[in-house]
Amino acid sequence: MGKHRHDDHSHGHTDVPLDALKDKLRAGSRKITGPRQAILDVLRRESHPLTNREILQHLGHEECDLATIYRSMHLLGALGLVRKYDFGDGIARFELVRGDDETHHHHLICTACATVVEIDECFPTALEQTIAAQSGFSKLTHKLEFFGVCPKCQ
Amino acid sequence: MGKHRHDDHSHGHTDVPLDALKDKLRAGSRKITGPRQAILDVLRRESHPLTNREILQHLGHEECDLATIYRSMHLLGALGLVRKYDFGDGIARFELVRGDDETHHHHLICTACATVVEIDECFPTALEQTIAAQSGFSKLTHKLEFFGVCPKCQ
DNA sequence: CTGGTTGCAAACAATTTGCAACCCA
DNA sequence: TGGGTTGCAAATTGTTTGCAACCAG
Repeated sequence: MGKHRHDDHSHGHTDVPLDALKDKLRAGSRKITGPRQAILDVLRRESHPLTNREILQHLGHEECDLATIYRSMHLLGALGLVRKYDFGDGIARFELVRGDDETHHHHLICTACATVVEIDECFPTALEQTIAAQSGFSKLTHKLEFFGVCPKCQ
Repeated sequence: MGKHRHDDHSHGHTDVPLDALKDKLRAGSRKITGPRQAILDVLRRESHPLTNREILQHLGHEECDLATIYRSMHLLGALGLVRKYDFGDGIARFELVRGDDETHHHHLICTACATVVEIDECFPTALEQTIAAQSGFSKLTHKLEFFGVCPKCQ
């Protein structure tokens, strides 16, 4: 609806998601709707995890309903287009999965001003395998976030 | 109230908390009340993080109100007697801090049956310092939990 | 046309809070 | 006695869901 959108096929750089969306959605006989594209657009512009409410604010209440955002995030998450994060405040945050697959990374959040910094240091997968071996568990995953006080807030 | 309680001073083993509680509470001019001791007792018996609601069930609704448990957990957490965990389901869980200080550990949760296994493998503190150095952040902390499918559920 | 989607409002669930009665120190 | 505490109920807030109107394919 009344909002500019990347209908051009001139993919700037890491903008795979739009097409990935179409493919994956089609695979599940789901539809490519306005709200879904709008949400992806918001996520594509932001580099840090967003709250559902934040996504709503970026869109404007007229463009999409909060319930729709919740439902969309479930879907996008299941399709692997979006990843859910937990910053310890009990509010779900979502970030676009840029690379095709394992763009696995973590965040460093300032406990004072909530600034978020991306952490490239990936958690030692070796250790994860050790744990798997010792416990007998399979399909190991982990959630890891760092907290601290950023330079400005110290 | 009509419920047995450890009024005896025969500390079995790792039962520092009871005294630690008294000391720390006194330090803040707080009171050692029945509900607080009862909650600590429950936590002392359990080896895994408990939900506030689970704590309530262990106590019985007559012994302590849910709101009191929430308030107590805030207090106990601030005093460092209890540690809060996040298993990804948006429900806070609390575990007694056994050792005096850094009993820092993590958990491995089965995504099928919710079984919890304690993980001794502590996260490399060295890496945390590297992150601190690179980011300029101070007072680094981290939250880390593992997920997988336990042997029985595979 | 038609089944997946959306908006809106009601339903839920975890957590918080106001306030009068209550109790540890 | 008195200020910290508790119980109870109401209020908040994040998230889910029922349902009729809608729209992409």
